[in-house]
Amino acid sequence: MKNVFTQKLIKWHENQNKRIMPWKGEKDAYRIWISEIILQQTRVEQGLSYYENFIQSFPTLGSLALAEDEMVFKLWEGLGYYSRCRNLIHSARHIHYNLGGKFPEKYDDLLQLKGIGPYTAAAISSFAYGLPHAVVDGNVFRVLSRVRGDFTAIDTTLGKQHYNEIAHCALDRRNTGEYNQAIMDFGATVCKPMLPLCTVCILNNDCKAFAEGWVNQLPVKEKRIIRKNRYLDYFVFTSGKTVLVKNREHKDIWQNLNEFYLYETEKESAWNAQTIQRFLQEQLGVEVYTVKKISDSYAQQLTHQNIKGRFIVIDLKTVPKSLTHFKSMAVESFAMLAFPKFINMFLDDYPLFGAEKDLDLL
DNA sequence: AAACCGGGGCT
DNA sequence: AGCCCAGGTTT
Repeated sequence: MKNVFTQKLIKWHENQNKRIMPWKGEKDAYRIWISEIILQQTRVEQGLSYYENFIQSFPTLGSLALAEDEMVFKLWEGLGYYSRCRNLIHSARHIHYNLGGKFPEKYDDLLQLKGIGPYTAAAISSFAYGLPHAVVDGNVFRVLSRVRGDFTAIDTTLGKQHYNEIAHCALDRRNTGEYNQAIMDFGATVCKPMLPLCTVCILNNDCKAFAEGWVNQLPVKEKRIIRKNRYLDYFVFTSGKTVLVKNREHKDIWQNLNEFYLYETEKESAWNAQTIQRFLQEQLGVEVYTVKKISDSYAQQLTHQNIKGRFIVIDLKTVPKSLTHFKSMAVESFAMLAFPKFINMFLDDYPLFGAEKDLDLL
């Protein structure tokens, strides 16, 4: 007989949990994998449409393994944490070409795949194969720390190990997938971070934090985030109906997404006809050009960075040698590329190729 | 162990 | 403005 905590969670899941999600009860490891990667550090409501689009475009592991990188990134566009997408492509191809297309089943084998850590390995092995591994995500940390009145920090190596052991003890080994579903749904809908529903909680008589009034202090985190300011100005070089675009290959935010010519500075730049001319001549060797647009300042807040900058649209007669490493993208193919939100904010305001749309309106 | 990696929603 | 989200990788 399992403890009261586990019993009540399972019962709650059967009788009261009304959360419906397309991957619930799914047994196809590939689909579970896609859903779990999409949901890493991502709310269910935000990831839902991405999951639907992804499964529709790539119904099987093989179809994903054979897809072009850019198409996969386009489907991931706007979801953030783009290394997830890179790793997804890498692991799909690895399974397809090196593992005979057969998805690994054991926890340790799943852990070997890029992009799969302890949480995702536990999720796949329990949901798809019923193996006895407890998921420990943000929900589980919160539920366990509150019920136990446990002030062990959740963002330290020791703390993670601590809650992992507790989660494993609480696991219903006969029903691992359902138990894992139950505790995460419970954390997401009842034992919520901000305004938890303690008065109607089935565990409020078993909850140490509720009894002691500690609920809003738990779970404990030690680290806090520090944001740094970055000033990114983009020169959007056009030439007729083409745009100069390149892929962000270096290790930084938005790796593998596309961008224009980037000019990053320590402080906010003041651009005018004169500073633009000097920059284009001295840095890029551009003599003949037309300034089409100097945009307003755009801002975006990331978890660890504050981004700010402008977009300067320049039409060129010819492409100088300094820009030959850029791809000249035609109108038709431009929409196939994935851009960071910061750039899409500008493109939404100032469609570079909006002429077609304007014609439709006439 | 600490730093890094997005974007969105809630309070 | 601060916190959190079905975390993981790199340094």
